[in-house]
Amino acid sequence: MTEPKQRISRHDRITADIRHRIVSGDWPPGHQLPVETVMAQSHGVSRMTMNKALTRLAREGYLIRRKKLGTFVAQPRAQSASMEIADIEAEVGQMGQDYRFALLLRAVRELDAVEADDIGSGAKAGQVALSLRGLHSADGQPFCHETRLVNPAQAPGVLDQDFAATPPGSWLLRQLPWSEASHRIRALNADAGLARALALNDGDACLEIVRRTRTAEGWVTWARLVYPGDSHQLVAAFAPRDRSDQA
Amino acid sequence: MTEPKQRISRHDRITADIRHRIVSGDWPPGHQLPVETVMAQSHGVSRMTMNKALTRLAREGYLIRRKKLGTFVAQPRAQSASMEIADIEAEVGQMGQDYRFALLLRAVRELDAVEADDIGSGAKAGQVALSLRGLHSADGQPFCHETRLVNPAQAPGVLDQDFAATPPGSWLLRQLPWSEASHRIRALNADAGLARALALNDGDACLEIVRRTRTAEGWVTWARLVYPGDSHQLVAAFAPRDRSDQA
DNA sequence: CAGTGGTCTAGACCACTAT
DNA sequence: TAGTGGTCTAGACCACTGC
Repeated sequence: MTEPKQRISRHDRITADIRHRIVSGDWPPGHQLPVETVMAQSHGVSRMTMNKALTRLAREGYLIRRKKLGTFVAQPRAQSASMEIADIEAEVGQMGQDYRFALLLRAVRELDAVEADDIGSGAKAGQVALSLRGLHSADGQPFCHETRLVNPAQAPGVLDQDFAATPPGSWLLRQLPWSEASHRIRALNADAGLARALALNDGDACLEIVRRTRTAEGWVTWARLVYPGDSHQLVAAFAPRDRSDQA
Repeated sequence: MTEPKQRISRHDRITADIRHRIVSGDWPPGHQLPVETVMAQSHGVSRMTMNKALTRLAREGYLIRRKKLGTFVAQPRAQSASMEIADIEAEVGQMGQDYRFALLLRAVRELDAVEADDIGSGAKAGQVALSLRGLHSADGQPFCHETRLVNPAQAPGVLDQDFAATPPGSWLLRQLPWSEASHRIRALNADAGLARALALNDGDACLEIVRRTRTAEGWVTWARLVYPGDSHQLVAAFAPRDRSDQA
């Protein structure tokens, strides 16, 4: 193929160059880089352009920059991974399977103390919440059992929403402004109820994900998602620390 | 306290301002921002400084910038999380518990086809590898059962290393240059061997993490870590897409 | 004190793309 | 074609920090 155009910027090129030298082991941890001005000259760019590359690599964790001392290759950190915990509907669709959601329970009730404590982020016992329970299925097979609590104060319109077929997770994802979430992942043995819901045998291993979503104003939703352990797995890749590579 | 100095840069200040307007819902998804030049003026900075803030927010995922169209608040994406899968020794130490590692098996042997296939990254059947098996314990209780394969070609000195008490994960983390890893997480029922190793009952749910580590040169190590499901959990926070907030 | 990174500017040209 | 973001520069001053 004929080389089209050089559509990558100089600082991108330089960033990739340096990153490659680091991950290839050419520049081991602790290696000191030349000063900015020198590197700028040797790459034939202005100092600002070189600074852009170096600043970015420092932000990504590859470099440590200290005034007066210089720029060094960082020590590899503990294993870090980023994980996309996708919307379940999208997840099933991605596998090319037929997705369905069935609502098992819907109630508007007050939180008890245990729930409020687990939710955190300002949730209080006695606070009114929407309580949902439902089953996600893929090609007719149970795929995920969901237990969810939603804070109506943070999700306007949620009480009017019919979740008979629309999974609340998908709806909330569309409605919510930017929010924060934390996840807790563990394994558990299916109890009788769970086994029945997921068409498993008593005691079969399941993967449980508890997700707490909040905004600056308080808690939005608490969700417990339980997957059959043998049919589901999370995949995490090594930290792509920002989204620049996906351009 | 007396306001010391304004030690935060203008672009940091502007970045935080805009990010706050987004996460607070003040600027909802889809909201269009003024053009760069106007925002620069209204914030009293040069266009480059404003550009630095906007570019960063775009890289972090908060903004979508399209030529000719303008800059918009992004739609919240699928739940994304970053997870620190720490070194087990550090993990146990962090809980204030006493850590110990016991080597159960050590062998230098050839990979079979199934193993090579699972490892990927250029691993081939018949290739010589170091095979290890060991048990991590916290305060005398089994904490994690580890099965590991190491590529001696990628880990110089690994064959001379005595792993009787030093966990191979910790050693490798110190020895390796920058590397990539992928993780697979699932739940499984303990079989007889696993139950014995972890002091569990047959069928108890366990959390399995399979980690493949590689460099540009090829595979480095393959590790299967199995935790008792009720005693261990992974915690993931909402994606801090880069390290800028940790400054 | 001196060396290094951190920041900022004013102006310029380019690339992309909706119209 | 016109408007927008993307990039780049040369030079400048500042802040921090080890000597």
